Amino acid sequence: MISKTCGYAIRGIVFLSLEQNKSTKHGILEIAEDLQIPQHFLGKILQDLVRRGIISSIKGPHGGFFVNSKTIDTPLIEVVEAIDGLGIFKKCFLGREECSSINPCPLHDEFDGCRSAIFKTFENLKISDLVKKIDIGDSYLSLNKEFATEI
Amino acid sequence: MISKTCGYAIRGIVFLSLEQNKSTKHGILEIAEDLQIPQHFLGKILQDLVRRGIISSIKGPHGGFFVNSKTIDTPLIEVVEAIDGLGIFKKCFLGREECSSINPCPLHDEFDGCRSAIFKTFENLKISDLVKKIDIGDSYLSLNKEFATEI
DNA sequence: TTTGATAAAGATATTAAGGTCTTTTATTCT
DNA sequence: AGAATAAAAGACCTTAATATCTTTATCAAA
Repeated sequence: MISKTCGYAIRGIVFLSLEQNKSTKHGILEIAEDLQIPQHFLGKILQDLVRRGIISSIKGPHGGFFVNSKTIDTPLIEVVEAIDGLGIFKKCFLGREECSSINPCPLHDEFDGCRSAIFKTFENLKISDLVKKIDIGDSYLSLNKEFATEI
Repeated sequence: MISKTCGYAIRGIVFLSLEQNKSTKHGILEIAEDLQIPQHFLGKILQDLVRRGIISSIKGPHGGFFVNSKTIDTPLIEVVEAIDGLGIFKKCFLGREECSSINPCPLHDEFDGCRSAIFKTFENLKISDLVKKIDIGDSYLSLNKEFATEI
């Protein structure tokens, strides 16, 4: 549904917003290692988010990425829009150029409800909602394969 | 969700299964032109489907692709499995290696229900169901951009 | 005011999806 | 048998997503 890149973006923002992280700056190396995401790739993604004002950054010694007043209230749809664009919610399931209720493919009606449910969820969920799930401890951000298969 | 390739596959099968098409063989050129799909690319896809027994083909003069006894009863999930594999229903929304209810990402619970609904729909829908929608006239397979924007 | 740290930016590489072109194989018709 | 036709197969091309590497700009501290 959403791209891998967009997932990385959300995880990056949530990492910075966690209770134990939100009062400090974090270098890209630290974030990337913790989340197991390629460093420079994540760097570019976070740069995009800084440009959008979703997070902030400072260069130089003791610089890094950090949350701002807007960060935790950012709805996920805003991140999705920034990275993937909203077009992903309009693509035809069968790969036709156009697909809508007035020009539907045979799968349009079947899945359109589901798709708008996903869209609404992205509209309603904020970064803070994901942070809660992690702080409470019933969800994970950064587990890698080794750890995951141990469970 | 499913790949463009997989959408092409479904559209190809449905085309062959339409009331007016199901009693004849159809060359790849005819199918591709009607559906506005690149000819040789669709050719390869249909070859896959023939190997799986979902449709049939004959070479040579008056040859072409055509439905067999199995075609119209094929559940869509079988096509999805053939082209994309079932892995697409297990990928983590945030791009982590592993994601499941015992090892969930912060979005897992939010979207898992939706995802299994999609899976079940693909299990329950058969080619014949899509054919009906088209034969009845409330759905389209092959509209191209020109026509679509006219509406 | 130089040095070191760090994000930003740019260039390049890799991979996978999607798409094209050419050759081969099977079949039919003359 | 030979020619024509059409799918099958294989090689290759293009584009977009993902990833890496290098250089530049900015800042802080010594």
